[in-house]
Amino acid sequence: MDTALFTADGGRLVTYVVPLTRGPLNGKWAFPGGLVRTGEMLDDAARRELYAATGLCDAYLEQLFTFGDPSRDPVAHVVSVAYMALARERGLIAPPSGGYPEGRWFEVSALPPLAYDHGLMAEYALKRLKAKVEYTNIAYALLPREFTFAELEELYAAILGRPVDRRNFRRRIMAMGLLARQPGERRGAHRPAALYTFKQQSLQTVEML
Amino acid sequence: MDTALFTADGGRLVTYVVPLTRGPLNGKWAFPGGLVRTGEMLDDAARRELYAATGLCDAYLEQLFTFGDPSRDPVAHVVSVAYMALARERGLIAPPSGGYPEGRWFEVSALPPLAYDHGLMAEYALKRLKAKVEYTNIAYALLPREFTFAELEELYAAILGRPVDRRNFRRRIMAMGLLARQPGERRGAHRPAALYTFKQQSLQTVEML
DNA sequence: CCAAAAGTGTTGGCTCTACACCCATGA
DNA sequence: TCATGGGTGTAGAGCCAACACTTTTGG
Repeated sequence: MDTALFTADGGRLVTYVVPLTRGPLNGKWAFPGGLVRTGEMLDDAARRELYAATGLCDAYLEQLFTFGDPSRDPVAHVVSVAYMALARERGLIAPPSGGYPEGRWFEVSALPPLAYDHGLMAEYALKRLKAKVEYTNIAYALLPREFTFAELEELYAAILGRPVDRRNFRRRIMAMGLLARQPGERRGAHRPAALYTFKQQSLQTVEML
Repeated sequence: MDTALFTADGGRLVTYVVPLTRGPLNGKWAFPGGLVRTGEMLDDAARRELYAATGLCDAYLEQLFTFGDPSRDPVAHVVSVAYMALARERGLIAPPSGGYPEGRWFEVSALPPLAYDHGLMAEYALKRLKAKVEYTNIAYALLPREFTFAELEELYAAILGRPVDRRNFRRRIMAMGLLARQPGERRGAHRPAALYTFKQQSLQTVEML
């Protein structure tokens, strides 16, 4: 059970990895993970381990794929269920005591080599995220409650790995009807930007017939 | 490790289930499955169990989802990796000796209640199949090597659960460029039909930008 | 010649993409 | 007033859905 955690950070998509502290792969980066306990739901195990590794307790979680190549772990034949987790804030990461080492955020386009088959997991997670961002409101789990259109657009560009036309993007997102205008505006050095929020703070799929 | 096996049968989509022969769920229908051996790839285990249950050895296999609810099996906490398998021929099913009971094919729209969470698995598999049939050549694994356009169309209608416009369907499929005309024709009681085959006999994804 | 399935085009509406300028603000 | 990022509209192309008749064969 391993979890690829993502969040948005100033228009970049970043993922959280921790250094392994024992075994033959000591020192390599890997996604945080652990073992499922008997009688425990898989999702609960993922949530528990994510909390242990990061202190996060309300992240979005989704099962990705189960990796079972006997050679994936040099020590033993461990089958691993991979999860994708999405969090709102890059800060606030603090393992609540317990043996978890502190990890690091990397931009997904600049990931270091990962231990086991975690590189594959990262690819898989990104593929899933890319797909889902097109027809669901899944971005709600990556952004703070309130955000500007520009922030949303930057996030989409980072996830899709390509620039996005601002006007077409706005039209499409609006057509999906997922956003609600939020009172107030974000004021910076220039023209203030309107604030939006996702109407639903849980996964919602848009029918496209 | 459980496998939902499908095939096409005269324009219907059918799935194979076996009766459980022991335990508290004795007599209920379930997808064939078994345990992964230490040191075995998950896919290999699925292939092996599918062979043991049906005698099939060249089916298309794809991992679907991992079910880990501790209450899914009344006897013990068993985590199960669900697979979808697609086969070409409804006939030829014969467990090669070994304790496997004989199973039955059911049309997917008329499945009996299944044991464990296999009903969920069936739903999941169908969802995946529906999606993939739209942008891949995955139907190659369900049809005989040669088939008529009408057969392909019937299969699509069965998978999608809705009728399909013949002309639009032909246009779209042709546009994907997956088919090759096959010499000869299928002669029946009426006008003979041209034969086609999938150019690639392995999964191929069509880019749609 | 009749019944049954195979095969084939066109049109209108809709959607998508490409593209450039004005606006509001703070410094 | 200028620099910066926020916000907006339109036209042309391509795509998709809806729709019905002709062809070929066997009986």
